[in-house]
Amino acid sequence: MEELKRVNEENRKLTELLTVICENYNELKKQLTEYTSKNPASKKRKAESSINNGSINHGTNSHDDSSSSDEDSSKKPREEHIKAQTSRFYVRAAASDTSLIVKDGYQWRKYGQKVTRDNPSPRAYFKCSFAPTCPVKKKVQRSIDDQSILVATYEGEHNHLQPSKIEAASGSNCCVTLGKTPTSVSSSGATAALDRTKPKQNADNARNSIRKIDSPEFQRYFVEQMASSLTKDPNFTASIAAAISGKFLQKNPETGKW
DNA sequence: CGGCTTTGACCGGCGC
DNA sequence: GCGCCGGTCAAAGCCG
Repeated sequence: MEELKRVNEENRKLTELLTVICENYNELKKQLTEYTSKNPASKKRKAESSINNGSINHGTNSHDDSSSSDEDSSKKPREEHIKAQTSRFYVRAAASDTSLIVKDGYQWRKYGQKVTRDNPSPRAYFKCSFAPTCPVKKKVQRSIDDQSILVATYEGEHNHLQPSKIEAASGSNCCVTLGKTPTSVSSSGATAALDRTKPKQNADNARNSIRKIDSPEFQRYFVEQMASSLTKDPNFTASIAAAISGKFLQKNPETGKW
């Protein structure tokens, strides 16, 4: 029973996190649309470097705005970014752990490692072991600010089952996977996932938006997100359902909605 | 022996 | 055009 409570609480937190992420993503999408319509040709890349620095502990980042999913949007069709969606995880791991491995239930094959200019710690490149069937890639790099935090950037979506889903879910950390992003469980013996953010979001927005999640539009958007996650990856049904039910329990007494 | 990691080489994009 | 830089390739080595 206590376990149930704990899991419920965990689900609630994750759900909140997800709501923030979804909304910020939406917001940024809107901003990007406005921005690109006003400034069709003034896009530069960069900004990825600062992503790792800024606000890991807050879980959101004011620099994320121009990164990842929209970084090349002036050149590529938007669809590509939707297909190759990126998400960013912050995973706490022992500073002594040099493996740069983030166990998330999927099996990854390392194909490269680089030291980048902006961060002295090397960045590791992984492909899903199911490649080429599964196009998902991830990059893992230590935070420049906090060496105990690994920043894992996922690109794309898995189109197969999570091979070690059961083990991952039944482990001591028992992290619930939400949405289309993989479970963020840190590597051996480290603590559970700290946080995750969609790239590009304003820190203030993120903090404020947690209070705006009662808005009907957002709730609908949230449900849509949930639904799409369910349809895209049925394996997460249980997790999502739990999250939604947690949301229900949260919402009903407060707002009477849902 | 097969699969994975390591690591230097290579490639393409971008800025100057 | 050149150099820098991030990302990828692939040969060699490692390990179970």
